[in-house]
Amino acid sequence: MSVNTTQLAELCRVSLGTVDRALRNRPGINPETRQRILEMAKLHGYKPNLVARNLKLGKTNEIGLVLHDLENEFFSELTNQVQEIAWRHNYYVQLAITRRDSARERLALEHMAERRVDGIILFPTCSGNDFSSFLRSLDRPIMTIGNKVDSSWPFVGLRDRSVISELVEGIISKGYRRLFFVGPLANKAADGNLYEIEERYAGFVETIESHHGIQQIVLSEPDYVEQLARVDFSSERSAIVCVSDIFALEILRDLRRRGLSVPGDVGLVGFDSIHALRYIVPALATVEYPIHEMASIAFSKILEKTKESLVPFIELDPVIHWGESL
Amino acid sequence: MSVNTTQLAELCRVSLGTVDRALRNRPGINPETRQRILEMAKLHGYKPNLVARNLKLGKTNEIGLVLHDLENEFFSELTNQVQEIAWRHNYYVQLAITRRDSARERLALEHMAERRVDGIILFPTCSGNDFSSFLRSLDRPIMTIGNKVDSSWPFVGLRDRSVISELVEGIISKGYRRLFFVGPLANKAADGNLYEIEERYAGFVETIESHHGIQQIVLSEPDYVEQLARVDFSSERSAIVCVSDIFALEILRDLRRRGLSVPGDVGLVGFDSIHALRYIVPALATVEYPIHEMASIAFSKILEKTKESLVPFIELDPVIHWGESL
DNA sequence: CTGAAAGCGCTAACAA
DNA sequence: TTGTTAGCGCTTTCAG
Repeated sequence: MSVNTTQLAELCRVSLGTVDRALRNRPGINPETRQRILEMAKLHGYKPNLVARNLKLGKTNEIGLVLHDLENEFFSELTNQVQEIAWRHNYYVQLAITRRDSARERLALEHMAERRVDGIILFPTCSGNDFSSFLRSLDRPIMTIGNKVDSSWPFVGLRDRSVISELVEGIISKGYRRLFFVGPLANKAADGNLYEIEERYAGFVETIESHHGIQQIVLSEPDYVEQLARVDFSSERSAIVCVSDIFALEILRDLRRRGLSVPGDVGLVGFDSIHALRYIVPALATVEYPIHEMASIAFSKILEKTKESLVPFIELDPVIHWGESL
Repeated sequence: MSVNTTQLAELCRVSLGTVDRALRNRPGINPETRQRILEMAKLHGYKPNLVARNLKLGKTNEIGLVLHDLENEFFSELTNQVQEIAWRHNYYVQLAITRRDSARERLALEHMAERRVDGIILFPTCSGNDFSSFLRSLDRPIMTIGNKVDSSWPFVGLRDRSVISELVEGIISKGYRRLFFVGPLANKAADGNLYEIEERYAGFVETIESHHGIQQIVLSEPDYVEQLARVDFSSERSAIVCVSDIFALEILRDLRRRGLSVPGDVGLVGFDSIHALRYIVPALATVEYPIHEMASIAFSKILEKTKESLVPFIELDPVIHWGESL
């Protein structure tokens, strides 16, 4: 039903070159010929075949976005932003979800490379030298976000340590004396990438240790809710620091079941500032990820192909919302 | 850095055809030659150029997914599912977000067609004959989901009327005498597609009118929260039916501010069963969209290219969660 | 201003 | 078993 350039050329009794000059309005063509060709094109519903064009030009105007999942609102918002920015620059998005599966991450990345996307934005689930050279083998501009891989890969993420430090200082200054850290540090597979969480943990420990008499307890297993259920919060003024709002909400729900009040009996803080918090009482303290900025930096660095020059390494400062849960 | 088939052929001192037989292990090649070529390929990091392959084969193994946004958890979950199913079938996903902008929807769809995706899953924001023939002009298998366009397009959605009817029956049987309907019916642009909401509204009206003495009030404007703020709920036993959980949560928040209790002072029900409801008290009554089923039907119908044969038209039955808010 | 021809990288039919 | 060749649809250089 739809025609291609060759057929158009025949229909108009001109050569391929002329058709091309008309369609992509290049100079060097009689305005009337152009007009005629354009009308014929519209009449026959000509649609350029971008696969052919991309092959010819060695450029696809597509970027690959590879991330853990879309269930976490952080990622869906990120995808939204990347897609939005790409759209404005006439780029299109190939999406791949890894489910934190390292094999799948590699396959997805390989596919992106074979599809010759112009660049890749990657929230990595893998790390290590092997992975880093695997990335190099893809031979494409790659921007890592959130979790750092290497100093050899451009990166944009959060200034995690410092924000956690600020948070912990604030918590301590409110009189809390026992701090829990909730985050899946224990999930670490051989080459798993837990950069963000580790940074946050490091910031947590550093800051607490710079004070005297503050107790720290780490809950890194998936059964953190059960573990907290066995804690007696009346003995010591306690606060729970979570690396994600979801953890905090799970905990809040359980505390409520146990009849404990937040912040009356225990303080609670999340991370990410997901939309759902709007509907939660008490307003949860949290840290707002500058997602839009992150997406836009990631995208623009890829366009600039900063690959070869100085490897950019950007840390953004998130905003703390103190809410009413501390 | 990376080689192509031609270079591989030179490196191995064989012909292009032989290289191809080795790489795609087609028969008719000496096992040793194949071995040698494969080693060479690995050594030089050969990566097939899928753009070229796709051009040659006239098939991309990609599907386009075009939807409103990713902020609404319903859509991000849908994207997740589509991506997951596609992955299992060795298909890849091109994502486009329309922000309910009809021009953008058309551009996105046009791009998908030019990119020669093998099929498109569309949650449409447009409707009407014009749009329907526009879709036809794309000359590609298209599956519409959620909002119906036409009987000429395969569709999978909800049995909206019947589920709302069941819901309203339940509400009435609980003794409610005044029912509010909250949904953005008024957003309807010239060719806007509000199929789902209209269906729900129709079901709402039908069911109420089959009873005696039940009052119905429709709130179709964005200021529904303010409008509800002016309602005196003490005069009549009232319930609020929302077309989306988000509306219900906004309302719940405001009711709480006003010191009203749910369901004590007023009943409330949402739609979609978003994850965030886990953390809301009281447990909101809602309707669970069978997203996985929807995604998998949409995908498989596209693969079967049911385009030409009988146009499938599938309505799924969602599950009602009665929660504690009614 | 227009046409002819080569080539992007891969596939597949046809020869040898 | 291997090689040659044409062609997918488009872009672009070089002639005319």
